[in-house]
Amino acid sequence: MKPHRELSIFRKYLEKRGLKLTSERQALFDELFARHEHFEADELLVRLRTKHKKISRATIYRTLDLLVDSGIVGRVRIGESGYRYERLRAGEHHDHLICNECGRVIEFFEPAIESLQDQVCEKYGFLALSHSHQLRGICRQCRPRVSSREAGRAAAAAAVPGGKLRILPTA
Amino acid sequence: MKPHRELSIFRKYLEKRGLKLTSERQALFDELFARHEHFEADELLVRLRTKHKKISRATIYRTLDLLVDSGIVGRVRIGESGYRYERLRAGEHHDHLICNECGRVIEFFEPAIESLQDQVCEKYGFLALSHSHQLRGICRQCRPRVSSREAGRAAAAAAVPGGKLRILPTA
DNA sequence: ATGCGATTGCGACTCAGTCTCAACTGGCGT
DNA sequence: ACGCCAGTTGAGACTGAGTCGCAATCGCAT
Repeated sequence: MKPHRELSIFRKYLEKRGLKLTSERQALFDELFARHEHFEADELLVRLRTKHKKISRATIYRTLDLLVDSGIVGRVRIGESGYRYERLRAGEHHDHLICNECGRVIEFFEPAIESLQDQVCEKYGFLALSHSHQLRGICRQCRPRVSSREAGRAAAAAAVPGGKLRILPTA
Repeated sequence: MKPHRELSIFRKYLEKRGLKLTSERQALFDELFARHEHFEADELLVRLRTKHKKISRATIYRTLDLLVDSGIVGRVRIGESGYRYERLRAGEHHDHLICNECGRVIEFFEPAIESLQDQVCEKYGFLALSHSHQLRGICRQCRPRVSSREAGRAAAAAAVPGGKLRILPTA
């Protein structure tokens, strides 16, 4: 495991405000950086519960808050319910393509869109602090399956009934 | 109150699937088209409770689902919790600028962004069914007040504890 | 090693939204 | 005009995600 630039950022962040790097925070951090790009709070909870030690749901959320606040992790509303989290590589930014069928999340970055956004803000005198941009639909892998199953609009209606959406295994 | 093109769309939608236009559905529809552009489920509940008749929360949500499904109303995740709904003028589409200070929601439409989105989808073989695009920050009216209060990053950190996202209107 | 503020787990709690089910009703068929 | 019955309703229980309060515990500067 390499030195983790992020870990030192986190350390610094904690130090700066007199917080402590507890074993729970460490464990969560490690788990998170072990591999997962996108994940949900309860996913982490389960993973840590089996692997490491008992850790409470509250602690997961509290720690995640710290990570978000320190800028290492991003909190996003994807899907029908709750938040999803994702690691943020410093300076990088991206938006999301989300498959209604398999839940896959594809990241994309389009500089031209970003700059158009800036123009929009300017036009309205709006100071943007953050943004989120998601397209929902059917990914390349699912398209054949879906289109053979039913025609366009039925699929659309079924996919986002407004209620149910499955929770997905983080790709 | 004019003929409401939307009402006939709704009627047709119900008819087509053997559903009924009950007095509750009517009342909700009327309330919604009386004036409100953006609203939350519980807002509607309260308004209908005082004004019209008793109507249950479940019915509000059920009816809203129908309206969303029929394409008349859009469901959006704005803010930290729950959904917001908005009337959709046929054929029109817009995205949102949301003020973290006053909650104001500004709609915008930028064709160039839309077409860039399409390009992104093509690139990934993604079939987009809907999208959401929101910028969060400080609106023109709030900017003077905020900037005099505190400097940039503190405001940013506090204002956007997480990303915000929305779902979409089916169609 | 000590002390004390930060942190933890627990479980109770909230809030938005969903579900169940018995009672009710819209509107077609006659 | 009427009856019928699938569709609809309200009430309240329920769920799931996330938050909170608190007593016990832990990190870490000294």
